[in-house]
Amino acid sequence: MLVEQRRNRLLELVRVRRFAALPELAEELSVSESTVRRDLEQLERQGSAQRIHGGVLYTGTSPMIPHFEEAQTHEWSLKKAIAGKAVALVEDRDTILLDGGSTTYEVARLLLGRSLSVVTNSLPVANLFASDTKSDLVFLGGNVCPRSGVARGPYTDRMLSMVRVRKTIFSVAGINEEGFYNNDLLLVETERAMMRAADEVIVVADSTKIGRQSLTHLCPLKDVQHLVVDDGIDDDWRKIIEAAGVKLHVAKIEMTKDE
Amino acid sequence: MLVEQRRNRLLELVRVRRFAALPELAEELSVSESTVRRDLEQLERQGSAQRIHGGVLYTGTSPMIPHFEEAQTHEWSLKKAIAGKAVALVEDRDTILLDGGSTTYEVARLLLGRSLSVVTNSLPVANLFASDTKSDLVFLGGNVCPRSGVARGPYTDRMLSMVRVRKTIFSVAGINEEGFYNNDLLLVETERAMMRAADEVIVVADSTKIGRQSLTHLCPLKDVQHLVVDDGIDDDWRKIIEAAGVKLHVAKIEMTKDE
DNA sequence: CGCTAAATGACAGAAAATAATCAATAATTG
DNA sequence: CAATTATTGATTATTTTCTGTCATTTAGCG
Repeated sequence: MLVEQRRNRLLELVRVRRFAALPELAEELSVSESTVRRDLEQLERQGSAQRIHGGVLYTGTSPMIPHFEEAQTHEWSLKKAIAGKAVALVEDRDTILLDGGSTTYEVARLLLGRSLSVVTNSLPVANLFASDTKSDLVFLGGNVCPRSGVARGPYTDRMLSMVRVRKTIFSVAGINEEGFYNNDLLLVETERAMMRAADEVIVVADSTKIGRQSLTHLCPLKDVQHLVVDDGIDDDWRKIIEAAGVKLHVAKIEMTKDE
Repeated sequence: MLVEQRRNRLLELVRVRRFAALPELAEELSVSESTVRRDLEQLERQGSAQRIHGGVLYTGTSPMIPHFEEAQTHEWSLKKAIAGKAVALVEDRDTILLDGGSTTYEVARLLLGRSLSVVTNSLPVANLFASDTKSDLVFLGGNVCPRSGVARGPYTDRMLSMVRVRKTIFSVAGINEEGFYNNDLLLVETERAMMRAADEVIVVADSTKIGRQSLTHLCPLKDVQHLVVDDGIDDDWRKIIEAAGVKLHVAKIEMTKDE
């Protein structure tokens, strides 16, 4: 059997069952587990599946995530850890606003099943909450970016001026002494509106973003109340950020063994 | 927290996420992993969940596609035929507004890949177009109904007052001499706003809806320019509807083999 | 044909998850 | 109120799965 053919069949198998175990797949495709693993790695990079201990989960098309950038497996566990720390900042019955982005998506996943009022401009996030009976969902309309599935632009801003929330959670593309940065002009404008709509602003970002800047300046450090990062952040930056009045929440990552 | 309460919450968590990892659940319920395991054993015995290496899978009734249960196959081919007729009314580069509903969803599916500006308040429809690079997508924000995945309510109305489209396509729950009906109060209000935003209004409905009324009166017949139905409509109704100035488009249904 | 590069399968050590055990705590009952 | 039972969290031993490496096979190409 050809390689491509096998990969397609693998994806199909994973898609139909929502979960598949490794030995099962190896048997079915008549290849070794090693090969299945390698194939799955590809599927994971491509975003159609998520590997977990014991098998694979299908994550494809139903929530479209084909462009949550090349989520290196490593970065992914980073995001999960950060998300875990971030959800602790959310209380039951809160009204929260969630931005797009893969880290925010993880946060959203962990918030499922809690009693919340959720406002979002992200299609993938909205899909998560749409079937959750515990929470109310308000979608912020606007022009939907086909790449990220996020609504932004004047319509969104206008709608944001009509809502009030307790907490806004969003991710950024860069952080330095001057403040926070993002790489989409329209989105930055919308995120400013999001900040205005909230009592508290929570930024989630992995430590690789620190010290980097990006296309557009979003706001100075002091405008954000909470920043959740992984423990890759160094002490100098900690001081700078905390000196600006930002409350820092550091998520511990269990290191692999590259030290 | 009481035991029963925790168990319920656990099930709810597992249901709404399709997969949940053990540490994640333990953290969230503030109990040890041991306890979560024991609880999961119960859920497994009871049949609502399936434990796997690394976490749990929900196996109860599918929460994945809560939006319109795949209706009877018969009605479905009806909807497809109607949709086929309806898309003929849409020209390339049109700006169209699409409502929720299963028939409208079929229309949306057939419109994929064409150069259009699409405005919609339906999450399922938005998902279709979100990954379509050929068309622009504007999502109408608002309160999302968890049952249907449709945004409606004051936010939506407000946003609708800001857009103009060539054609609005929506479905209704009933049609009689007095006009059109739908069964959601908020939605009717939103649909009125949709009509105001459009040059032309196209209603799609199968013939079973004709002669029926429903909770709320939407508008008189004359406010709609096009009505697309299947050929189950009888001649009396054709006359009544056409007399009101509505252009009627009848989709021919090829009978399957139950005759 | 012979060479190179990719793909594959097998294996060993490392990591993760589970099951089983036990002490401590909370609830229940006579 | 004391005794019994159920529930819980920590710990350990065991099993399972994962990662990484290496030899072998297969496919592609000059």
